[in-house]
Amino acid sequence: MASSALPDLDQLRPAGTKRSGKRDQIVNTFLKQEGHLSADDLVDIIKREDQRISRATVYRTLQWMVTAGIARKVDFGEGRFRFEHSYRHPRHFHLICKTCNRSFEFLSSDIESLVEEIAAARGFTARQSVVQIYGECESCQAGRAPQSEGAGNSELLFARDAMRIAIATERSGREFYTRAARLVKNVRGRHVFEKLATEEIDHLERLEARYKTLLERDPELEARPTFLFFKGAANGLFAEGAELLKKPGMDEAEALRIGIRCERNSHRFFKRYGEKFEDSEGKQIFLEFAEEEREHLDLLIREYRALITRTHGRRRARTAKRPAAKARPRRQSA
Amino acid sequence: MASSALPDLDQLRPAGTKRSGKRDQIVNTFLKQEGHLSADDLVDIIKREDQRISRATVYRTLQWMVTAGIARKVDFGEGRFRFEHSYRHPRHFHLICKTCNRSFEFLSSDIESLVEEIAAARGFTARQSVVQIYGECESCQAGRAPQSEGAGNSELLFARDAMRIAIATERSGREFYTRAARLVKNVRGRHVFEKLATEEIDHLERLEARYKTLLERDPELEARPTFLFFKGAANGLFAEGAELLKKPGMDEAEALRIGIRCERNSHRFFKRYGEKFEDSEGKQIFLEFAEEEREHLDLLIREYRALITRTHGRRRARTAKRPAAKARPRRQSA
DNA sequence: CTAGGTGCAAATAATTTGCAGAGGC
DNA sequence: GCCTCTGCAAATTATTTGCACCTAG
Repeated sequence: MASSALPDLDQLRPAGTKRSGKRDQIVNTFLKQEGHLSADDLVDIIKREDQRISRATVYRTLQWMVTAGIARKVDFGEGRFRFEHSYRHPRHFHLICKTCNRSFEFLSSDIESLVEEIAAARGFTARQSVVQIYGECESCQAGRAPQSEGAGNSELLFARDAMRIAIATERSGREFYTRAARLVKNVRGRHVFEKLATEEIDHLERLEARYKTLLERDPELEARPTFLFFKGAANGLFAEGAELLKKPGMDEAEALRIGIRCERNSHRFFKRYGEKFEDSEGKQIFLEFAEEEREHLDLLIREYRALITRTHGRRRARTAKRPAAKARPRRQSA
Repeated sequence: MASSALPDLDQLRPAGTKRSGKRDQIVNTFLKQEGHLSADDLVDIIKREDQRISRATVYRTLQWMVTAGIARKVDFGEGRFRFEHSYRHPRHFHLICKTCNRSFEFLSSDIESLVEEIAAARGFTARQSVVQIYGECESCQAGRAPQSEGAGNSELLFARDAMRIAIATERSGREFYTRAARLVKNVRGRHVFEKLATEEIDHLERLEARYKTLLERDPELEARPTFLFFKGAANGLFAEGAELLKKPGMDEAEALRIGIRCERNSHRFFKRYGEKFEDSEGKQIFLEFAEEEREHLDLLIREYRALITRTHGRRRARTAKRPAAKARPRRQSA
């Protein structure tokens, strides 16, 4: 399993802290490990390499790594802490097997949004959230020996899943705009949709190329289990919109409204996950796309406004069949 | 704030364990407290009552309570455990304020289902899950003094919210069946829907009566913040179905299919939350309703089958416009 | 030369345990 | 009388700290 490239310690080193061979050694040894080590695990490993490094130093270095952003302290309720890489490792949640004591990582965009909503509903400012599922893993249930894979390299898995969702989204975006262009009669509107379709196709190509290079980094990458769960996006964020376009009685205004909703979601997706990437190339692609999707969004909104003024003077387009595009996720009130 | 009635210790006492005044005292004192106590908090409180009870006994009793099912050990990542009532307290998640160190409880059916899906997708048998949102609570942000309410009595809040969702569900069920009855031309079909409408109305009355008695137990109950978050059910589990009935071209078969889907969800809702109630009365009502919804479900399925045989011999009804009623939540595959 | 960094041993903090005596059934 | 409960003190476990010494910048 390809392990992440080592970070440049000089760059990460917090201000006012000095280089030290011992510390470097501890950090590098830590980064070479996989999974979630307890302080003691690390001490054992270090002691094997160099008898003369003391327990206290390992503890101090672990603390240093946390403040340097190289490691994260995680608590699996064992009465002691464990540490995981955070360099090139997005924040994630855990499945914890009580039988073999291994832990598996995942991310769920759906859970994250629910958490945000709940915090907001309670007037709470969430700074961090922990989701842990305790139980028994697949291989323990089958009585099999724990497969090598403990925590794996979630940087790659994250990139893979984010990329897949992005590809599905661009694919459905292409579908949506192509269909919308076919639907719209007036020239101006058609051109707008055609232009957007072209851009989505361009995005798509870049994403697919990038996905391919990703696969080269791990031959089994495609086969590994899902890391990033994101229900809505399995078929792409525009899938629902493209479906809606098939409805009878669809007109340009409605298509624009749907497009606006989809672009808004898509922009959010690229932005949110772009920020999670610690890989600079993936991050850059995502954030770039986020920006472009925002431009699409602005374009659609401008077009929508223009359309309304054009066809109905200052009045609302048709009888608003669906809530205006601004609709945000409803909060429970019952 | 009304504190739960004390449990009957004799009943809960694990086999082969003896009565002891000290233990009873510790248990009772623990149950009189609110919120999440650390072992040390409890020792302090106990010591104030009786100097001669030792720390070890408190620890031992705490352990005893956990195995007896009276208390739950929770870990807020402070490097020590806290304990909360579990008697008449459904399992829940936590919002934890890092400023005032208070914690607030909530439950999210939506998160629970996502967690189940994710565990299933990874072949993991989930036994328990922990969701903790760390951040700053409303009053700390406002710089106000922490309001009295720390953890509150979530038994009542849970009952209130479950009851509200159930009421909304029955209300939307009444709407759905009334509308369906109006829609269907043939006598047999109409009678089925009318019968179901009547039963939902009956449920509704019982739930509303029960809700009223609940409110008497705490004058401010209605004003307290949401405890149980459950997006889909804000308007009742049949709301979407009732809406669908308005669509043109709706026929009996389609109405039955929608009804089947809604009843299935409703059955699940009553069953799942019925099981979470530790209050025997609420539990009974919910489980009873779960059973009745299951009967409705069976009735609808029988009717659907009969309808198909009646109209098309052994062939499928119409061109299946939506996935057959059996559709379960889709799992991400992208 | 001076602010970190390091080792060692001692301190802390939460929790558990061994053991002898007390008490419920 | 037996088996559990209890107190006390000592042990354990994870982690931190004080202090004297060492080393990079």
